[in-house]
Amino acid sequence: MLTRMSTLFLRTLREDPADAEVPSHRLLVRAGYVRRVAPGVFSWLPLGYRVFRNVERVVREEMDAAGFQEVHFPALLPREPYERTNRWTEYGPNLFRLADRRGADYLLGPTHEEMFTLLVKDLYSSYKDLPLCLYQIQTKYRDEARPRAGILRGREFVMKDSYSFDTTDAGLEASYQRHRDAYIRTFDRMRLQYTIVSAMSGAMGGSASEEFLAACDVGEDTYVRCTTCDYAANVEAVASVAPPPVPLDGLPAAHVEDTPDTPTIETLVALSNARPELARADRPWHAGDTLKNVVVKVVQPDGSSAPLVVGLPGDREVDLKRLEAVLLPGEPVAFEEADFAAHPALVKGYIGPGALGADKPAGIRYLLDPRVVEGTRWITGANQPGRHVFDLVAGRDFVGDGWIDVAEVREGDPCPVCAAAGREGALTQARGIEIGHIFQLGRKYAEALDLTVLDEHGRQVVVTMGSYGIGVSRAVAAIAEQHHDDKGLVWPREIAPADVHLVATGKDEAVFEAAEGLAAGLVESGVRVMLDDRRGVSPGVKFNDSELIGVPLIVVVGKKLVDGVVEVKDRASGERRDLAVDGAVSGIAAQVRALP
RNA sequence: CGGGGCGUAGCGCAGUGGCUAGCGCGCCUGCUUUGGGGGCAGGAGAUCGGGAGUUCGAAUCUCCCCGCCCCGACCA
Repeated sequence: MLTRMSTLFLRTLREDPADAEVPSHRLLVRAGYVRRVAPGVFSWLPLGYRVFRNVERVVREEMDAAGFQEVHFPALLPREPYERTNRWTEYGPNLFRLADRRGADYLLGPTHEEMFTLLVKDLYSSYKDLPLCLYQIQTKYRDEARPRAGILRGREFVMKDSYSFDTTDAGLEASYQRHRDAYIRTFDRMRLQYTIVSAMSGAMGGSASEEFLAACDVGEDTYVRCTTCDYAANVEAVASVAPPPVPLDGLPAAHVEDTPDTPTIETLVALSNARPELARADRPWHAGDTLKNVVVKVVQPDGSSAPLVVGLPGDREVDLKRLEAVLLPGEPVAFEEADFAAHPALVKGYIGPGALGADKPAGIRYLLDPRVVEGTRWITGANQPGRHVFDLVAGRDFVGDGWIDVAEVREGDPCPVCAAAGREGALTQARGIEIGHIFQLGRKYAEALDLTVLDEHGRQVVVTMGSYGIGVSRAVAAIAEQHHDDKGLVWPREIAPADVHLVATGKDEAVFEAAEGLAAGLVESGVRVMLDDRRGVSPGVKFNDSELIGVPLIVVVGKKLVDGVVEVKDRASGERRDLAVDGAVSGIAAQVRALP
């Protein structure tokens, strides 16, 4: 394959585009790979489309190698299947909707679970047909409230989505594992550095869902890793470690105190330490000694709502994402003045365990952070304005209706796996881009769409499913994020738009003839060549373009040609060497094959 | 949806009441230069986001609208 820069549809930009913030967006636009069309909607130019198809090819090859079968659904879908799963409604404003000339409703597919499930239901009805894994590489549409970071989060994007169909839990586990292995091979070939994190808390069952997060500071996901073991999880899925319970004997009795002018945790702690009769003997009070009771209103899909109070140490905030994940399908909304008026038992700013719990007159559900174990003593609200209760002991003076693990996760928090094993391991936080997600859907979905097969005893059994996704267009951006320097992109070979960027410099006709000859020889031996055969373009421009575009090997045919040599530079390492023109083809071809 | 910022040539920007709207890059023509975005000369390219208003006069002031970017909310 030979690409001539003299005719290539390309215009590199000398300056950064004003609307691009993150490196991948900036460089992909500057190097002439993509152009923005609308918010979150991009066109792929020749170089960019080549890179895109390389990523797509790697995905397809690994899916095929794993034995999965490719299908292709339309992006334009009728309303009916999505009505059957209630997603026409549930998807809300994120769904691109349209109507045909008769007024019939259509949508642009945001994901295709319905279509896959119904297709299998349509054609298969025996356990003998399973297991089955189908996949497609499809353009997806989601009307994101805020697309961002170029092609990292678009409204139109390309995704590989697969679905597995099994009759047994063990079968699902095996299908899941096959996908996991295929994903590892896929992302390794793309030279992405990533972490596989648990996307569900341990309580909900271990490996049922994992995300592949490419390490990247501008990524949208926050995850934790243990410094001593291999535990890794999305922050939404981290299980907090409860401290050991404290014996109740000898703990001071609870006492209610006037605490005027203490609207915040800080002022409350300051007052508690300032007044001698309230101070602790062993150490000063900390914010973490206060029990903060956060009230939210939980709205259920049927429209009903009820207050929920979460009790947690005062030095931590409730992590909204974690809370939402736990409350699904309910949705937490802010508790407003009108809500307080409707629940007089809740004294704003002074809510305490004394008024809380399903068994109390007010009947308000009260859930506790795992750190509020038996024997811990707290300063907390006394359910009267201007008063707090001190030395209120969990398990002695109050209990919750249960536990809820929704406090923010912090750098340095203990690792749950290490804690369970009696080791000391701490969590560190990092940001990542979600490039893949594997998920054991189970039977819930098949039940909703009535996907059953007959088993060997002739009984109807509900199929169990897995769903698996790779963001193909997003992977292009993720690779760009991880493979660039201050001069431009630095593609891994398999992803790069060419293997060799052959630059002819100067105005000596012999240089161009030699470059043409070299290019022809390389193409002959199977090397993909991009030849900068532009006349009258200064060497500086050509060098800068070659570095910006990021092809892994740069070969310069120029002033050294009179000595019979050309220069070969590794884009990633910057290493360069001179090579005799005679035999340069085989030398370069060998170096190309040795590239990562 | 809340907060912030920005809309002037293909791109990056200057111009805050004055007559013909400017600079750099890019583009076209000619000459020159050829190992790090070179030089000289000439040229094309703009409904100054849109509308309404104030004024002798509006890119500039006022009002309304639209769009884009960033942060947050949201995100199978």
